[in-house]
Amino acid sequence: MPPPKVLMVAEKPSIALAIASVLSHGQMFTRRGSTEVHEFEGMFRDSPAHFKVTSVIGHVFSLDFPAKYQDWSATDPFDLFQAQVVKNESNPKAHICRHLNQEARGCRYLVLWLDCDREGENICFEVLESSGFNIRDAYRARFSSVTEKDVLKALDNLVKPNRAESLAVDARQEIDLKVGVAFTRFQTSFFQGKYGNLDSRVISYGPCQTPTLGFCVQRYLQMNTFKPEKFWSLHPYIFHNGYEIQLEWQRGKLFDINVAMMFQKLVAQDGVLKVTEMSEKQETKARPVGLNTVNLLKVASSALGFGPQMAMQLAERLYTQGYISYPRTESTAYPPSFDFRGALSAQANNPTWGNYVQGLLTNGYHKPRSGTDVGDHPPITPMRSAAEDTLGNDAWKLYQYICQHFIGTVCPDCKYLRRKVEFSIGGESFHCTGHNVITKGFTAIMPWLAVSDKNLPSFIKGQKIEVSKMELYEGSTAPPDYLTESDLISLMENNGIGTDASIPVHINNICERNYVQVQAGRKLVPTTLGITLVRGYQTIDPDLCLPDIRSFIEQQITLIAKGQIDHHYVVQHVIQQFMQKFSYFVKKIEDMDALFEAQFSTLTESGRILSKCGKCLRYMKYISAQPPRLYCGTCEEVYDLPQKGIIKLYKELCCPLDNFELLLCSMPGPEGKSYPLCPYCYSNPPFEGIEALINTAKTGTSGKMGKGAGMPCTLCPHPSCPNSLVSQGVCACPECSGTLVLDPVSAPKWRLFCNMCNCLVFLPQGAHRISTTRERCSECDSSIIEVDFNKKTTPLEDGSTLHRGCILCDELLHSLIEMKHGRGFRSSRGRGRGRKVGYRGRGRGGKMMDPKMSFRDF
DNA sequence: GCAAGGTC
Repeated sequence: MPPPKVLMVAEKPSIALAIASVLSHGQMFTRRGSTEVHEFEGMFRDSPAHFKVTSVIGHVFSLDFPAKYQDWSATDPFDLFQAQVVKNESNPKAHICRHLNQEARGCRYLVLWLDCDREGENICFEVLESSGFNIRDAYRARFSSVTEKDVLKALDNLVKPNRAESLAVDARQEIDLKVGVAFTRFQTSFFQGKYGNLDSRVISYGPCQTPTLGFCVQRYLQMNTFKPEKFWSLHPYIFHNGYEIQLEWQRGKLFDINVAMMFQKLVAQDGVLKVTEMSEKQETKARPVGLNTVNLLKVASSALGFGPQMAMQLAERLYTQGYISYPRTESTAYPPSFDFRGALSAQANNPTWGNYVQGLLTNGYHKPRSGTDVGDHPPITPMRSAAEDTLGNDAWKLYQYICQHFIGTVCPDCKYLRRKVEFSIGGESFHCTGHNVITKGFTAIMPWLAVSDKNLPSFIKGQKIEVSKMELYEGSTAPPDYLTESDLISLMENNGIGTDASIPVHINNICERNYVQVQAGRKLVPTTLGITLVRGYQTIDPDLCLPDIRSFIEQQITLIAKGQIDHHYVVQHVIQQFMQKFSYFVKKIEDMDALFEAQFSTLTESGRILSKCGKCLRYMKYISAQPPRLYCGTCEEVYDLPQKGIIKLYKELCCPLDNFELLLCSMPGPEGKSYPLCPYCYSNPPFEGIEALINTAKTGTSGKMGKGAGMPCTLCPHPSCPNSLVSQGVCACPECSGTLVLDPVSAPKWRLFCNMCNCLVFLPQGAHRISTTRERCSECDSSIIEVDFNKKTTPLEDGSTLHRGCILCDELLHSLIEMKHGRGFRSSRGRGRGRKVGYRGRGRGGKMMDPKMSFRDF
């Protein structure tokens, strides 16, 4: 009988590889799949076994609402709280689910090597579900590093997956989804399009991102309401043994000038300082503990100028290239088995700190400070040596810091002598201090943390010294500055907002949504939108933007993780509370709106005059802020426009159906297409069934029209309007089910573009005029086009300029056209997708043909 | 178009 098969699943491919390498002593067979599978023979629970080690790539599933809740306009956000939720595959293209199911076939046991935290426990159950394993045959390996010792120990001490912890994550997902989506949809819909200068594509809410924004706005409000106060302080100066020294007053600063002047008088009456006390104390500046993600992000932002998102991208790349250890970790304690000698040796040839490292290797390095072990991954350390030119400037800076920090952790502490001399005059005490470094320790490697020497002349106790100058210093208290990114990361960490991996995402979110801007010195300056939102929450329900909202959720799901309360009960309880908050927020939204009204301009006062309304025949205003729209002040109607592209008036032409003036939308760039549209038809398509077509064009799915999708003239089936698809369409698109239409403003670089995809076809360049005709090709039913060539460059033999023909069947025209795609050129040849393409698009039954054949010569 | 959490 063959030995039983054991399937092992890790959280990411690199861990699968590491575990397999340890267990197989490097003797494994690796094959590719959705993720790599490593196979080898070994021992499992004292019997021979065949191992297969593979991995997922993070979470297998993510939570969402079923399809019927996806349409914003057809769903009341309040209903989302009680809606069902479904688990979809996180990354359907990776086919992780199928992969696990296939690999599980014929396996007797499952061993789960996922990170040892709640999320890891949750992924265990995702793997169980995907693979179809019975939990009876599944085991959990608990490990905190992938060293041989740890891996073998974990395999000898297998436990069962922890369902309670996994359920806590399920609960968190459901609560975050429902709360976030309900509030986001409600406030987006409420404010969208209401104000002219408000960028309101999405006005999001989330239990992590909103408190994050709250921190930035809170600081802004503190700055704004700050009242400076004057203060006074006595600054005596002395000349002693060639040093000029300013002494510090024991009382620091006083906020009453009369009191300060009284002391000044007392001191002046005495006139002579007496040395009362001299002391020396050895101080220690401790070496750093191991580097975790949050601290790396803080240094990257404050010292290197990299935002968290950027820093993580750089770190990720250094990690995948093998230069540093895994960059997402909370722990600052090194595992007991950590190979310091090995890691240090890799740095021994570095031109900057190599000599110092060699010293540590020969004279002995220090045991690092203990730090904290959260049981996830070891601190971030360099894994191998690197050179600046192979890494590139930014990655090198980050790598350099990681090396310096690592070396710093095994260096001696910095020690210095602190000298203090105390004086008395007129009954008041003053002092001065000096520093003398004894041992540089880790500051030799991290020079920016060095203690600078400050020498003091020698004094004798009881000595009397003249005051050379007595200054009554007048100062003023200063407001705090904007939060730096580094401050924000600390606040998030201390308040339990986000995780090492998600903190950069939240910060990025509030920047991208235009709630804050990163300014010089990586300071976070809230925008009017960000400030108004937070002030709105503060007036309606301050909880909504306080970090407690996250701690409340965390605390509730911890009850599930501990197995104390049923998970459905907790979810229902928390959801009930948020439903109440939501109802109250909806009821009071006018209070927030009042703040918006004060900050943003109404539609009437914003925008510029653009085109005529077909109903009242007056001019409408074009509002360019997202989402772009037209506003008719007379009819008080808003007409949505395409989200992207530059909008202009189109030759003062009018739509024959509704009399609205036509607009031209041009996409940027040399290959950007231009198309006309009627502002009324765009949002209110006049022909039945057109929505499905529009949605196919915009999103590739059918259904109701979503935001940002509309009917331009290039999709309009109007039979006689000169701008409609029927008039401007030339032939079927060879790439999709769309139609190639003439770009009416492309002269002299005449071209056709597809009304559905980004397919582009260049027509004879430099022609005077190219237009469609009502005639059709007898061969392929395409529109015959008329070309008026330039006199000088006409290809026609008799020097004439006018030519009519089909771009596919007319030899001359066909030889003059060239096919290109909007994004990246792909040859249409040999793609073998087996599409069935016929003539469609012009609304008339034509002879079926395969345009792919006609385009074969491109 | 929406959350937060994994990982790439």
